[in-house]
Amino acid sequence: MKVTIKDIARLAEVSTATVSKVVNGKDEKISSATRMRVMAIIEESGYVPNRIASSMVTKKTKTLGLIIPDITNPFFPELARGVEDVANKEGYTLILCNSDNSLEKEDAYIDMLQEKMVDGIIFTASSSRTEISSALKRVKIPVITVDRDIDGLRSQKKIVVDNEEGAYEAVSYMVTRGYSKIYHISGPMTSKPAQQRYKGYLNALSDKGVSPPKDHLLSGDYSGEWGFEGVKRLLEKDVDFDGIFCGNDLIALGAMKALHQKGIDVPNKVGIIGYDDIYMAQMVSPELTTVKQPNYEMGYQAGRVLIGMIQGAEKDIELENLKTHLVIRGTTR
Amino acid sequence: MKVTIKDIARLAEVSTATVSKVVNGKDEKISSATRMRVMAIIEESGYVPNRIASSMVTKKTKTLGLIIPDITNPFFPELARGVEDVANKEGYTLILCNSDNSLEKEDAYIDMLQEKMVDGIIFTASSSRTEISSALKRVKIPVITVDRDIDGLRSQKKIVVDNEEGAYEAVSYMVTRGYSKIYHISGPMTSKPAQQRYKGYLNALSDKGVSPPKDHLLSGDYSGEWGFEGVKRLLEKDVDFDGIFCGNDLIALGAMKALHQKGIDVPNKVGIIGYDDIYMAQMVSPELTTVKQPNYEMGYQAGRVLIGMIQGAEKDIELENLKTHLVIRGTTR
DNA sequence: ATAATCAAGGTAAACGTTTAACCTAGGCAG
DNA sequence: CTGCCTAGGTTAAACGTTTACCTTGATTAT
Repeated sequence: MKVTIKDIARLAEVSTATVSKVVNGKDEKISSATRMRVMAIIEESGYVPNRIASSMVTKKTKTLGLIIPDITNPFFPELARGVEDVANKEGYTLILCNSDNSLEKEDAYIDMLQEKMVDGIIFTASSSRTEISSALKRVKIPVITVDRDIDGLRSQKKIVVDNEEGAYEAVSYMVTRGYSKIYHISGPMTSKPAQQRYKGYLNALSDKGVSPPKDHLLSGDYSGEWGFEGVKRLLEKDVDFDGIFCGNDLIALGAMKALHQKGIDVPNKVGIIGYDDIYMAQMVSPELTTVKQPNYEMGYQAGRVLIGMIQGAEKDIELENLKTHLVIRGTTR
Repeated sequence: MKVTIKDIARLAEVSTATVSKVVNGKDEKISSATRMRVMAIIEESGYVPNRIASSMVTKKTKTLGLIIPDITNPFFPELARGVEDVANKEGYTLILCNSDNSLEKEDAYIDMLQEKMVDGIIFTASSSRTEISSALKRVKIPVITVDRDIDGLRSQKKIVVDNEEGAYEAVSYMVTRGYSKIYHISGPMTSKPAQQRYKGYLNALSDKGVSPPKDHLLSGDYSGEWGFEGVKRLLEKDVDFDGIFCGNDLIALGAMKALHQKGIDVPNKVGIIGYDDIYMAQMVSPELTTVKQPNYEMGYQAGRVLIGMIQGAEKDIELENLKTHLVIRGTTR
């Protein structure tokens, strides 16, 4: 049998109100004798407060929802970790949801999270989401979008980094290092970050006075397999190239593998730059030059701001501006 | 203002009981006219049932807890994904907890999950946990331990794979391929899997009639950095070796990197075998030969069995036996 | 001596559901 | 006409807390 606050109250010969106050530290008006007695009884009875019942009355669950496409994609564990860390620090708990880039799953999760009364949601929209759904419209709790924002969602804040700038910096650097026939193997062009990175790529090239090669854009998904495949296509068509700017690190790693298999020297024959700076970027050889996205930081900030919205209401917590930066390693000469 | 079941009842001119039955599909005794009317009103009012309130009375939250050391370690995202997939399929939701291999955090999470009334917990104990804590003793809900079991925890079931066998197979294979001076760069020896893998390593060697080199065991943590460092130590001491059996893939990848930097040919000069078969194992070149742990499957099964315990109670769902198997790729000749 | 204040704690409503038990009107068999 | 059954509901208690508002006896100020 579960022991409840009533049992404690009975055993300690006080009211449930008193026990509640002791448990929650609102014990200014409780004599220390009483407090000690209550605490002792709680201890020996193994009482565990039922937060569900508290939530009923306080209308706070101290729970956050995190919706991401797939925790298995190396971009997300760090993000998730960042969120979980603030959450935990602030006494919140995190519900993890993998949407698989499916709009239906996303919507189902959004409804589910609301039913479970989470206090707020952190949301990385699937790359296929172009507009706001009815589930999204039903949302009455704070939402933070991370990495990819959604047009027309009110009561949202966004955490984004400047994708265009990151790409610009990377591609500019490649050019200054003497690469000139630079292709872009990107993620799905339906996603905003992919569009922005592409734009940065184009601008860098044009500012440096080099024209992008014909058919320079190969668009696929954010996977290692796609990077491998992309390079294979280039090779099969006998394209003359000396640089690849990749949509993310996974793509870059796949590309490196394809190049390595053909015995093509990276970075001397072909330079590669990735995007994200996942853990594995340093574990390969040569180490991957990449645009560092502050993933952990993004998660952490998202969590911090969200909790701020939940609690402080009006204070309008400012988000520190998150910067991307180029990490120069071994895949560029 | 939130719309509640009472509002719906009032608008539809029925009792809350009726609405409840419609919402939960227990509507055998509801005329279809009434049902339609209720459903229409639910639809247009945007009513979202409050699962917290339901949980109060049903005493089920349809929520599972997952405690792992660190989602950032590539071993865990797949595991987590497996759990989340069954959970979702069965209408459960998943709370993610990162323990950082800290016993205190583990205990705190266990208490927290119980307070939030999760229906069950999936638990990968930190490598430093040697015995059952008082928090663990307080647990009254089903627990499944994954990968690392805990002695003396009742009401637990375990999902483990045979680490000894996996290691045995890997090392045997190395010997048959002509490697004979095989070192073992392992994870922390306090963890059971590390001990078991070491045992498998030793047995394989002895069964094949080759004696393990002096100081063959380098024990550290499960990180790429440690693999890198381990090989560096070997190299600095001028040890004569031609094979490394690594405690996991991260270690193996770190080791490969160190070898590559010194220009040592893998697999011809030195063979490497990892453990886990993380996604990255195929993304490096040469691709990593490794012992595949069915991570996703482990998570999936853990979830399945846990949900079975929660629901079916006595049926005693049998866990399919999970096998490890050697994936031969490019880091062995 | 009286009023005002204070410390310490009690009372009871409320949170939004579910569900066992009960009710009612109409139909039908005997 | 009586009794019983059934379809289609309704009633109200219960789940375990929190919290605004009381109460009480003692102390202090005037």
